Amino acid sequence: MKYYRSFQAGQSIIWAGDPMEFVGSVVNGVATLTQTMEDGRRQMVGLMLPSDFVGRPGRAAAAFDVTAKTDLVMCCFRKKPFEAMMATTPHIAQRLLEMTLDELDAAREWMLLLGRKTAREKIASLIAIIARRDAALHLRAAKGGISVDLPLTREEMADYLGLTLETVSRQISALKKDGVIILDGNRHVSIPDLNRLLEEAGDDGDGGMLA
Amino acid sequence: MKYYRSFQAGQSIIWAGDPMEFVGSVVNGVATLTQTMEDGRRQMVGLMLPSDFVGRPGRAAAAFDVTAKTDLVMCCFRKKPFEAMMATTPHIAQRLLEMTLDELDAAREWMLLLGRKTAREKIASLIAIIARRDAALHLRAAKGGISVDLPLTREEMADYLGLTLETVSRQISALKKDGVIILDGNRHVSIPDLNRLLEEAGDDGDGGMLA
DNA sequence: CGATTACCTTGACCCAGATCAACCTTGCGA
DNA sequence: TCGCAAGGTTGATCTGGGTCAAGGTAATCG
Repeated sequence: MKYYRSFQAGQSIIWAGDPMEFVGSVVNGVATLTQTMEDGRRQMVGLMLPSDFVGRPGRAAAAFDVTAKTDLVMCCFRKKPFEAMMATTPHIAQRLLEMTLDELDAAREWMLLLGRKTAREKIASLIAIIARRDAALHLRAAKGGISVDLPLTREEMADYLGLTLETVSRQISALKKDGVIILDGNRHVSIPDLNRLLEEAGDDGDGGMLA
Repeated sequence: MKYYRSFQAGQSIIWAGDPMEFVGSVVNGVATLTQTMEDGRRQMVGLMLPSDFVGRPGRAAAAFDVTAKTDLVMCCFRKKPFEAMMATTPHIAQRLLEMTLDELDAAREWMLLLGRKTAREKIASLIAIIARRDAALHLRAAKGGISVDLPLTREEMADYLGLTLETVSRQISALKKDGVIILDGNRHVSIPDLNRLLEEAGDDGDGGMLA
């Protein structure tokens, strides 16, 4: 019934428009959903971390490009049998609905970020989002200084945030200079004061920011 | 079981954080979901037209402000009984899942618009989105010139698109000057050539753009 | 009918972030 | 161990859209 698939970092999982033959959830690693315009402008529209569901029951073709950003393991179901199972097992549809509603809320937070936040706020928000997802996954309590591994390059962060990679780099440097974050290499970030970071992110208190 | 509620144009339906006591779908009129930052920056995150579902089964408090933008009629269910019905009637959860997945796709198109499109493309996209939704509703075939009533003020369009109202006004004037649209009053738009408009919108061909 | 109010347009100027360009750092494979 | 490629930083300059400001238009109400 279910089976596992592995992908290498950088490998495309499916292209927009391709027929989808499976659905599944991320077990390990990071995948992204992106849209591309004909002239090459790109926007990330989904960041899939372990436990996220990928695919769209009831649709024949993929709407977005899906790419593994790290080595990735997915737990997959062939789409047809999965749809049949959904029809006969109400619990599955209900669970999937719950997950989809959470994802929709997250997308709406993301829309606020894209439409109204400054570059600095966008970077702070992204780090906060990854930190929160990370914490939820590892159940590691947020005591003292939190530390996070960024699963994305500067360019991928730019695609997430609707910025250019140069602006991402500059704003990360600025947050570091101001002591909001501490860098250890390019990918590893420590957060001495989470409230300070959330303030920089422009989130009132905390908000939803579920994914 | 179900009952109808009416709201006047401009009336708030629910504020973010308030307890939700009902869910329902729009029968007539237009409602919006918006998010507001403490300093007043606002981003629309949902535009609800007739047939759209409003509310979140399985969540106690509203995540966003919901406002009637025109006189509005909704078909409502008290939330608790609706949730019970969902648990016992699989078909409902499945239908709601389908609608939520469509909304998520639409949100992802919207993210591309917010993150990567120019002001002119944003305006053209918005007009195209409303025209498509309109056409789907009225089943009026898109022959020759299409015409659309904008249910939003310039300011509300700005909140939709992540722009200021001045930029919205300027870009509408520019599209008019270039013959892409024809204005009849402030709210009524004729589209002489839909393909031209879609080109201006930066949509490759047509895309999803479901809501 | 004139006045108020809500909405819209247009102009002048400014600035956050894009663009263009040079260079640095790190890791890997021959 | 050298060379190259991928990723990252930083500087200089430009520009699309924001901001500030001044009217214009049209519906509504004494």
